[in-house]
Amino acid sequence: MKDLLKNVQIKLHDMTYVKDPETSDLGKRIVENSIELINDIGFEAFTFKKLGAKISSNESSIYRYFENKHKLLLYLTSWYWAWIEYRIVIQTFSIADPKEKLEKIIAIIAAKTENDSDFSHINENLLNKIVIDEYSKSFLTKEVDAENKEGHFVIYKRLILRVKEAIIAVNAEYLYPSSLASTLVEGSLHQHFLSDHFPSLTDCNKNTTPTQFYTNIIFNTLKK
Amino acid sequence: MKDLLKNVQIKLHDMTYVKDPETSDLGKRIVENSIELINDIGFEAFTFKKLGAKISSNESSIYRYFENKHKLLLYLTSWYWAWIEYRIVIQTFSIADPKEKLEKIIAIIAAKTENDSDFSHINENLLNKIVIDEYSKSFLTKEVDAENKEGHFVIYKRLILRVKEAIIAVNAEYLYPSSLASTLVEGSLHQHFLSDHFPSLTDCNKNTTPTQFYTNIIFNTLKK
Amino acid sequence: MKDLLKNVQIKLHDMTYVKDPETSDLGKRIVENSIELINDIGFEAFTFKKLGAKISSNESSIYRYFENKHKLLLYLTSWYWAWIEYRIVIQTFSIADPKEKLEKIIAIIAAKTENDSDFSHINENLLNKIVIDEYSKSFLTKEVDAENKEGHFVIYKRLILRVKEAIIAVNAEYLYPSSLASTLVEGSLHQHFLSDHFPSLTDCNKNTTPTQFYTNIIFNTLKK
Amino acid sequence: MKDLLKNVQIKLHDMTYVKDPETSDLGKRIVENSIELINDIGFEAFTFKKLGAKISSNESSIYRYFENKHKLLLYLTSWYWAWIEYRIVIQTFSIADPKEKLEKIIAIIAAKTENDSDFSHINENLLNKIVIDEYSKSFLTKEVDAENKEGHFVIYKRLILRVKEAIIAVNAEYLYPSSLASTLVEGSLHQHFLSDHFPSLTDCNKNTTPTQFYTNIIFNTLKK
DNA sequence: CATGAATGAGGCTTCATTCAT
DNA sequence: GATGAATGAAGCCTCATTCAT
Repeated sequence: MKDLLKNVQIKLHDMTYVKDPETSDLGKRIVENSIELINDIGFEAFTFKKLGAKISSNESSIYRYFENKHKLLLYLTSWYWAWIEYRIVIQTFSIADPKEKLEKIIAIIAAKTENDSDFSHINENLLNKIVIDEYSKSFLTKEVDAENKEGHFVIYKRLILRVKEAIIAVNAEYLYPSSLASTLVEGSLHQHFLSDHFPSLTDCNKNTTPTQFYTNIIFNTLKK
Repeated sequence: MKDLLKNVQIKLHDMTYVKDPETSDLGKRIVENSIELINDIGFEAFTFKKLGAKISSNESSIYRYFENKHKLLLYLTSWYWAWIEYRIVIQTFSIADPKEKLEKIIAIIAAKTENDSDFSHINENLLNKIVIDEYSKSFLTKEVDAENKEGHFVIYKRLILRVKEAIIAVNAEYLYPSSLASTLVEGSLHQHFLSDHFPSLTDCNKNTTPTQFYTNIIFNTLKK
Repeated sequence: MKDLLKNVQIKLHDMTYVKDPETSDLGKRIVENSIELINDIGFEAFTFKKLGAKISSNESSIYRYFENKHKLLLYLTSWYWAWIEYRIVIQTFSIADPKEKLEKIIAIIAAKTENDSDFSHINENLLNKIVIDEYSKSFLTKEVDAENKEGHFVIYKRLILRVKEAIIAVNAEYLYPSSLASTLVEGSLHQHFLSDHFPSLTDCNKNTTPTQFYTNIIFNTLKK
Repeated sequence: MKDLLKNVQIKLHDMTYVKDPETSDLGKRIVENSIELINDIGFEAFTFKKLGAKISSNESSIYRYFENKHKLLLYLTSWYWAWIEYRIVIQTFSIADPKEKLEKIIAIIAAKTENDSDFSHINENLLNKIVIDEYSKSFLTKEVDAENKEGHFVIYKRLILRVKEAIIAVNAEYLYPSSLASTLVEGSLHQHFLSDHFPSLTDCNKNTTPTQFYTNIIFNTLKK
């Protein structure tokens, strides 16, 4: 399983980092602690100076790894989506039935994340919180088209493409497979956010999960 | 119709501004030009100093109206949602059939905004773009719970509640009316964003609208 | 006694105010509330804007009465010293014995202030605290010589002169009557401050008063 | 003597600076020039921006050394008191007679400061003027108790404790040794200020020194 | 390679004040 | 006479970044 992990990491687009943080101890500490710090104080208040203080290193050292905090966010979120994709691949590999396969995919995407012991220095649970709270900010910028061209969103797009294909496998005549796929991925994050901060705007809570909601919506929609 | 407009404005929560921008010429210029400027340079790069320059006024004058740029964004987006709500109320008032009513609501929420001549100094089209590009940032902050308590999201929440009720009117047994309502509102913005920047992740384009996608999804889901 | 009070107020140097605050209701509210506000937040954080908010009036109205916050402080502290002087005059007028007279003067200057019902809108107790915490700032400025020339310290200087004369009346040969007088006045404030914030630097506390300390020091020094 | 100097500096409480100004050339220039600038324009008008201009450096560089101008004042005045304490220790070390020792201490504290060639980049004479004009402002703030807890006044308090002990050594039965000690230290500064700006309120001038005044007052008071 | 020092630019905010009503 | 609106200047501070070691 360790080997598969390596593959996931390798797929992170080279452009998001200056120097691969996986290649050094400092790099791993940067990644590990940035996840904690962004969770604690939010991405707006997060700075390389504060991260430097947290890892008792100078801010300038972090620039060796990431151009700026936005690229670091891109790295972290790409890691997250790569990890989701990796789990989808592993866990649906042997499922032949398209419906069952899509069900599994929905579950992986919409579920609350639990930690994965495979990746020691990444706290997936915290990372999931970051993705919920901050992912939108990674693309809601004036630079989104340029960054997209540079390939910073390839993993995310590939994931949605994969979901789209699973949708088509269930119902090839459905007219909006891409939109349904992107709705699932982005919408799941949003439902999680709402259940944390605006409970009156969602039905998701302790007893009802986003997985149930999206399973219901998607299979009703795909019903022939 | 002018009178109805006044009501809409009155509903903006007092807490979003220090001084009501509708009560003075400077205030209206601040609102009008902030919409243009945020569109041009994005919310991150937007500052009161730049806005001051644009309206040939000092940034300190803007502080008379809004505490900070975040509160201004809250004001603009609340205005937008109040305007959407107002149009829903007006345009569905006389519709008796629940299905037809929900259809109309979906259309208003998911459609690309066109300018409304009723509100002279607000460019609704540009404002819609801002909401697409920046609305998430208004709540994806560490202060969201405090601001929610202070009532900065009441209009948005009331709108979603209204959609939820329209959903229930169509199918009272449906299990996730709140989640479906919030999915429609937030998801529409997202589909618009995708069609502008990530066309491969959506089916919405010149020929297919978010309205069609959501009408399809929602009525399939609510089918008994 | 009311008449004597009027005299005290009249003696406040015209230069400290633009318009005499005693001549209007707003003026009295300015004085009354500035004492409270300076006590609450300190002179540095005190601004006319905040005072305006406190008395639900516009900051610009306050400028009708006082040029700036420094002049207001000068007014308040001058009022305090005039009030101290007034009490010395009243309470020592009929004392013939120089020693007894000086004792009384020391007691009035060094004692903790209690409220004086004669002056309705001035809280002498709070004003005393302001004098302890802020009086130094009224003269420790680059403008002290100019303001002194303009007469802003006449009352304070006259008070110390009066103390000096009482000292000379006890021992005409004493070499440093002015320094001893100014030591008493300034030093008393300092001992009060120390007992509030640096108890290890003073012997003044619940059981021992600055009055005792200065009575001891002064009469030992004046002993022939 | 150079070695003893080092000890003095070491005693400056770490909390007053972010980075020890003694450890770099820029740090020393900050200290040296801040003394000049505060003297020239006063502490109120003094800003890091102006200091930056004076040393042809950016204000942001100064923030590397001191959190804010208040902490810098605390540093400068602590340095002053540490230097006074150091001189007291050195100059009274070999004095056995308590009276003679106290006399020496009074002289060191009350005398007009002359430059000390031991500390090249500190102009003790100017620093003494700053202490006279600005020291009160370092503790007459709303933050005094918090800063006291953090240890920003330890040197000052230790100095007064030392004076107190010298007083007790002369007369162990005297009731107010702490108050007398703090009166000497604070009062000396005040008498210097008066002789500069309010000559009518002091007897100190070209012919009479604060040293004489305090020697007289203290030994009269301690006489058994 | 990692780090500490230094910096310029600019953000956000408030102040004290004037002007017009 | 009292007030509300508007403003310019400046304060304080932090960010992101480069340079030298």
